[in-house]
Amino acid sequence: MNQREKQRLETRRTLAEHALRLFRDQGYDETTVEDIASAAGVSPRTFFLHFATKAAAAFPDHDERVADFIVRLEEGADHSNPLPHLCEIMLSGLGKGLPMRRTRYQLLAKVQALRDEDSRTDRDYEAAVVAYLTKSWGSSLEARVRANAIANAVLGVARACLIAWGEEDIDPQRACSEILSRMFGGPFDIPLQSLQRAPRRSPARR
Amino acid sequence: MNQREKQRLETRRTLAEHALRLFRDQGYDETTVEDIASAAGVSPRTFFLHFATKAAAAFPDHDERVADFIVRLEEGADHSNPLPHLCEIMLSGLGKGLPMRRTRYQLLAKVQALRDEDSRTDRDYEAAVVAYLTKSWGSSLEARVRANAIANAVLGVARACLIAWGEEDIDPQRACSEILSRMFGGPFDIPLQSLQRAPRRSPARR
DNA sequence: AATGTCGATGCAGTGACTGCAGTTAACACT
DNA sequence: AGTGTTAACTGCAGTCACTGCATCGACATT
Repeated sequence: MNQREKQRLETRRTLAEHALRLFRDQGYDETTVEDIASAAGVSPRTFFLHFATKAAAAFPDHDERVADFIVRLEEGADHSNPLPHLCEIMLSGLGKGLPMRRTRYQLLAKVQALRDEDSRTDRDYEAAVVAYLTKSWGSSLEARVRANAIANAVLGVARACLIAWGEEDIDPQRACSEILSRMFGGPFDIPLQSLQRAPRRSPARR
Repeated sequence: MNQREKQRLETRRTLAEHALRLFRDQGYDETTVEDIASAAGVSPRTFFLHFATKAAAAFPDHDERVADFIVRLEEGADHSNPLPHLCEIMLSGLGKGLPMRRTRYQLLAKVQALRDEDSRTDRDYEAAVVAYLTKSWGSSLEARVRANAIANAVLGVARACLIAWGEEDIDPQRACSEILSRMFGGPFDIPLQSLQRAPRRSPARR
């Protein structure tokens, strides 16, 4: 890796780090781009060299995550029955979580501008899911509409579970798995099960 | 109704009308708030007296629609098995369409800022659906997470169908109905059916 | 008629974001 | 080593969405 490239990535990382910290500590609206830039020791103009919007700094790893998602989708694909694999990949994606990610989803519940950014990123996942599903179902009008609808539903469930994870002490993977299997598997009249995390190591906050 | 109230509603209506027209004809980004205001014959400052954001002018009837949705949800509610009624009300809502609404969804597919606004309005529907579902399921942690996830899924499907309706010649109600019944009814391996509108009166464009 | 209310307005200001021009330091090539 | 090129960064001026504040004037209330 280049010296230049390394420097660039470092600047980007630093910006994202300070952005998330400031959003969390003093609020999104109360944080200006100038605050973030000066905290990271660069000019405000430089911020926009790395992120298209102020909100985008809260999702710095978006592109990698989507690329990873696409690869994993294609790997074990079963195009005669694509939904189980889709759900599985979706769920395994939820698990990959640094503590930073939780902060993100906590903010997401509060800040509309971040939800906007999230819906922007969701479009990339949506496109990936639609591409995956149309490989199985063809690209007729019906198949495309259906694929789009399913993609929206699955991503909607995942988002809901992640935001809930930001606010409550649940296991997002387990919650999402339960809902998805009910939606695409069985009827909805089976009794509610616990969504609590299985092993509780540290005492719950709040 | 007051003279004042009448005037106020008239100004609001005019603003929304010109806003949508300008967004459609010359593009969202190419339309400034000043353009809209002067087209409606009022001051730019007045625009923000009626709409919180530039994008909100594209959804002027949002509050009424949500209120109507809530009322209809409560009317024939079956709290022992809430999902069929929810789907039914959702679907009947899709039908209520002036031609203006189609323009809106055509724009929605193109303009991110309008999708942002839409996701903002969706939160109100989401809250309504969650309130409805927790009446049946209780407000335990599990029930709330599940209700949120289901709400996101259902709204996601509806949105996908409406956007598809903006771009293609389909019947959004029929498409949405098919997906929802598959999601909450049966398995997904039954053959694709046509989503085309049943009666075609006017010749299709494009 | 006097008084209160509220929609509309003008003005000054903030902050996100852009286009452009310029600097500097790493890089590539010879 | 010397030289031209590239790209990260910077400063500046400008646009536009949006806000707070003070005011004006038509309408409503008594």
